[in-house]
Amino acid sequence: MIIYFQEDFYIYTIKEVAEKMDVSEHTIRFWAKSGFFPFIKRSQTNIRLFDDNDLEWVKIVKCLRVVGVESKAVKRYIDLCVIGDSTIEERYKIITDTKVKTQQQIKELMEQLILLEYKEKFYQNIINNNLEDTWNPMNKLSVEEKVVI
Amino acid sequence: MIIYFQEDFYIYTIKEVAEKMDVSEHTIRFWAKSGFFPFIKRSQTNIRLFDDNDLEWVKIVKCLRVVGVESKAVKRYIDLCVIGDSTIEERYKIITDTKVKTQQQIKELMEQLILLEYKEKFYQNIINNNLEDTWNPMNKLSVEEKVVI
DNA sequence: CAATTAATTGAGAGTAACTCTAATATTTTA
DNA sequence: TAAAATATTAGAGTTACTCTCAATTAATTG
Repeated sequence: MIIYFQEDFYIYTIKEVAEKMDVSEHTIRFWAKSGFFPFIKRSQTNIRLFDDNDLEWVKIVKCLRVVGVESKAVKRYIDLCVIGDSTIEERYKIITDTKVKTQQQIKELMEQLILLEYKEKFYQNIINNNLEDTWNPMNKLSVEEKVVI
Repeated sequence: MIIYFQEDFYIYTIKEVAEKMDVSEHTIRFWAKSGFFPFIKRSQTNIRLFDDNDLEWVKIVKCLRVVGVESKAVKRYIDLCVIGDSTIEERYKIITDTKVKTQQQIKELMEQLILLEYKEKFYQNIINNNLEDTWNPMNKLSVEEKVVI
């Protein structure tokens, strides 16, 4: 959609937003329906008109969702933004809490990555040296007869 | 549940597994129902008996799920393990693909972390210097009258 | 400029992966 | 041995999409 304003003002269709932000159109609409973009304008024919400012909002919503903030909490954050300056402290807390949780997630992923790398080497070794998968309990003797309850 | 075997053989209840692996009992049962643990024994009274070997399987399932491998793919991996040595190559590919995706996820989270840190500083600045939230479009003039379609 | 073709819309069904509840059975503890 | 804690399954509920569909609306093209 081509629309002209003063110099540096563009309007994006939902498709363009989806491409630009790497989020599906469905998800953008779902987020819009969830009240995450209370500021988006519509054309007279009801079509959503995203401007560069709106993209910043899509960006922060995407950020919060990607790091696992649940929808209700995202909505809360958006609502606080709409209310304005009196809510800065609560928004600050949301952001710092989210930051800490994101750091923990990164740590968790890095730990799981270590296990994946161990497994990778383990399989590599089997493939390269034509070995048996000794770790797999399926290759071990059944322990059934040992069980005593 | 206390059960004796030879020296180094212990049995864990589902509760103990949940605590040890930091996964809810519900989730362990859900995974079991999904066929992720085809090797777990049961007592005569139908109670699941996890041994140390089983914990290793819970560990790899947890790993795959945490990094976002979907259930169907986890099941596939487990099935390949059960089939045995002939499936090493496919398992190797699953692990390396998952490793790459995990690295990408870590990168993505680190990028989002930068935005969160920017926001944190932004709010900090407002709080410390008693400023207005100039970024918030709610504080800007309405652009409504500028829109031309 | 009419007619395809492409994009947008909302409603609502479908899906994944839990998460929780409830009724019942089993185990542990006092 | 009675009460409290834990285990079991089935199945309902939840979250956050994801997809389909029919109806509009917009863009392209002969």
